[in-house]
Amino acid sequence: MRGKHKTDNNEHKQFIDNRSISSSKDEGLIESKQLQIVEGAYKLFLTKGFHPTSIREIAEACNMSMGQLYHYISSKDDVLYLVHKHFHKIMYDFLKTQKLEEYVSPVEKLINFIKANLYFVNQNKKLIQFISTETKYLQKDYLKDVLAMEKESTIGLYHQLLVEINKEIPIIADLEILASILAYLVAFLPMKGWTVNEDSLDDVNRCILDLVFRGLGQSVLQEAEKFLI
Amino acid sequence: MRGKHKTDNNEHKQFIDNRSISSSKDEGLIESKQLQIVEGAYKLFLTKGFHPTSIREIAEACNMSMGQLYHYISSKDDVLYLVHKHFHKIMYDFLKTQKLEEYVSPVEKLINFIKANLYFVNQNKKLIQFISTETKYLQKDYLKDVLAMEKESTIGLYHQLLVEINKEIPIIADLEILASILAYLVAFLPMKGWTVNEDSLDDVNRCILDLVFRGLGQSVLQEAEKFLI
Amino acid sequence: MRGKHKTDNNEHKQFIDNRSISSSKDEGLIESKQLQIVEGAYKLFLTKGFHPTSIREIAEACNMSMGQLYHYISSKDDVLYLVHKHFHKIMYDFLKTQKLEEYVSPVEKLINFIKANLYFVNQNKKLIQFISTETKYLQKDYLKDVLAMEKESTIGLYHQLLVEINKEIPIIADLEILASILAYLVAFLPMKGWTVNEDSLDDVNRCILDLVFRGLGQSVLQEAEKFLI
Amino acid sequence: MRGKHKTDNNEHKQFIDNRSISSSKDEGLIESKQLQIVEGAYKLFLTKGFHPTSIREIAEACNMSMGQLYHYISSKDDVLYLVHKHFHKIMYDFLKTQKLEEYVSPVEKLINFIKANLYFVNQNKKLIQFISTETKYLQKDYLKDVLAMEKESTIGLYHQLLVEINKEIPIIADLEILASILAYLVAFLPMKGWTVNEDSLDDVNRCILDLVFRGLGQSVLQEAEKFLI
DNA sequence: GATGAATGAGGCTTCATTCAT
DNA sequence: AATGAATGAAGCCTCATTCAT
Repeated sequence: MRGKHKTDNNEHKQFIDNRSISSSKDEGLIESKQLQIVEGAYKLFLTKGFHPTSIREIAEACNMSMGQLYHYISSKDDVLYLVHKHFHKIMYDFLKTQKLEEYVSPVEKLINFIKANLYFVNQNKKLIQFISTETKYLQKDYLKDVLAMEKESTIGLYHQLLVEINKEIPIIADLEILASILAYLVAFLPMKGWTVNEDSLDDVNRCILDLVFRGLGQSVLQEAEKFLI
Repeated sequence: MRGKHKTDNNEHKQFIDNRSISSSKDEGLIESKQLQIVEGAYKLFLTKGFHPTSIREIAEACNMSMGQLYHYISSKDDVLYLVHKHFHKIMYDFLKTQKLEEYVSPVEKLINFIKANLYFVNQNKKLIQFISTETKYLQKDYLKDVLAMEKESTIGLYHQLLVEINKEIPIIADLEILASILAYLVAFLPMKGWTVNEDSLDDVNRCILDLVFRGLGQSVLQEAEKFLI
Repeated sequence: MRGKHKTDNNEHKQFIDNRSISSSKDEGLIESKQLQIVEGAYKLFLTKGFHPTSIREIAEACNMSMGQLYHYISSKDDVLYLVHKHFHKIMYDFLKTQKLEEYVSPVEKLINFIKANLYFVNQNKKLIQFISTETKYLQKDYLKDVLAMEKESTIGLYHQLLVEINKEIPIIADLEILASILAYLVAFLPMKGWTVNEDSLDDVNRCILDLVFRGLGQSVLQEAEKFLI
Repeated sequence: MRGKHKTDNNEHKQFIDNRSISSSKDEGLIESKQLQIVEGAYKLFLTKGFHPTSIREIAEACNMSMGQLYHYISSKDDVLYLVHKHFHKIMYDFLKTQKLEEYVSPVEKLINFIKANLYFVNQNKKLIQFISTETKYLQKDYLKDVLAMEKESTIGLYHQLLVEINKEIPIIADLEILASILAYLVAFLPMKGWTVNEDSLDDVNRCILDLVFRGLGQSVLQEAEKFLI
């Protein structure tokens, strides 16, 4: 009834169009208001979680009236989607700007990429935890969309790097699966960190890096040892 | 406000006492009724998640009246706790009965332990996913309790095995952290499974095993290669 | 989800079961509470109409909390249905008790039946008007149910009487259609009453009676003239 | 509160002036825009009813912005009024153009008039039903206006014809009441048609015609029988 | 004159929990 | 000990209408 989830047939748009969520017509306004919503909502989500956060609280947090809020979303589920989308964007943007071109060795690139990812993940523990735990509450269409987004961004970057390494040093593994696993592994601390001493953040990161680079095989490790401090 | 969270001062009891949750006095009855609750509730939780499941649905699912239900729990949160406790128990029980004594080599023990764990995890995808994503909604005291339980059971088993290996082949890593990471890694598929082809379950498991055993270092790998098919 | 509209397969129950509307288990209680709801709601409906009456007003009018109200209905639509059902019951009960057995001539029976119906209709103008104008807002299943009810009660009684007459004096018309038309005609005043002077109620009734009995044909009229004052 | 209900004191204008509804000054524009509104709105009303149709839907359906819409009406109620007015106009226009002058006998005129009315009514079932059921939601002043309109148009035409007949063949009845009843009777099918087999439209019409012409008395019937097929 | 974003009260419904029976 | 009816606050969402641009 409320035209959401209409996936755009326009082949240049691969993801769900924000305009299908909002009843507004001004696309620029939609974008800016939805950002305002995300910024208001995600802080609440991080502390309380999705379900315990009420739509009224969200409206307050982003300084909107209920009516205005619903002008730019069509249901509470949309907020969850918008937060996911935003998260994947900022994480992707962060990882993308890591100037990996500076490094010649693809292994060195991967090392620094993982380090960057670990850094980001530890700077955004709560957000990572939120995303990991509430993704399942996305509606079907949104879920598909978000998973596709993830695969094309973060996981995609891992995959590229693995492919690059594989050209020089063969990695005996399915690179797509490996990319997914690496992206998952890196989120260990926000997800399970509580079982680990808070102080040992560096130890954990080291442990993950070691596991990964040893795990990629003897030849990769030899190369990697040059760069692992 | 309500009588929950009374941590038992009895130093021999390390976990929260069920009797502090129930207003009943017959401990056997409490146990059996709470099991009934868990069995009714967890199926709902797996499909709908914790918050979207209502206490009334739970009562129906476990064939209890509201009154009876509240006789054995003191709030909905208790159900979440009971399900967690139950999960850790069955997972621990499963892993415990893996007859690892049969194997002489500690590395072989670990291999088979991880395989068993992967098997369990894949047999209980939804449950694993539920536990991983809703743990954060446990109340503080319950959370502490559950994390302690986890550390003493699954993670504990990993730790023991690593210690055993370490006696023979030194592992350069904090074994506690490593144990946590391994336990986390094994849950990859249920958590991220959707991004991976259903058929490639074996590929994924293989990938994880390889990553781990290469990751434990050259010496462990050499030993492991004898047993990895 | 909320099991309403489950038409009972039990062949003795032809109409929608009240228990499918309520989440209560005590059938006697359901009946009495639903009556309480109908009595609270219908007065509001008569003055304000269905949509302008809020569910909160209904709860107040029948001295129930919101929660209690929804224990005995599952949506506002149910109230509309209950009011319809109640209306058809009381109208049927009234018409049924008209002791038409006293009259020998079937034509006289019809005369007195119509008179009774006109009387009832004029005593319950607002109610008749409400029912006639809001029936269309019944949900599909409820609509079917209510129309069936009507056909079996009021219209059914008209039909029986026409059949009885027809045995003695042939009526050249489809008796089912005629029965429907008569039932409709009788509601003229509540429906259009506003266009007609209040005082002329008797004139209108006379006019309708005349129209009908002349309308049934010369032979019926001759018989009828004996009884029409 | 808002500028509606200003009844015009100008004694030559008997109906509510459209300009009192609109804030525009160009009367031609008002007329054309209000027609646009009526045409957009009435389709929605026919399917959903008055209250369930939102003013936003109306704006969309008639391709107007909210602002423009409210330029030509001053509240949602106005739309209901405009639709009523429009309905009475088109029905009156249709009936007026029935070239009854062709017939010499006033009884034949009435026969053909009723047939035309039945035809119109069956062509516009949903509209008739809508008007009949939602008139009660007109605001007081509008209601008075609409009822006066009806009396002067459709009912008026019936009345004229009855008077004409009455000159030749006395009808023993209050002709005003009779006119109202006839106009009401003719709407039987849209209002109660659902209780009657869909196919039997012709039977129903026949039944109504018979009822009416027999109902007007023996002498009228004799005359009528010449023309009733 | 025209737009459509903004308002915020109020719509219907559900909920965890209690307590009279 | 057991029942399930009762509570009423709070849930999400929509609405007719206004007014800054």
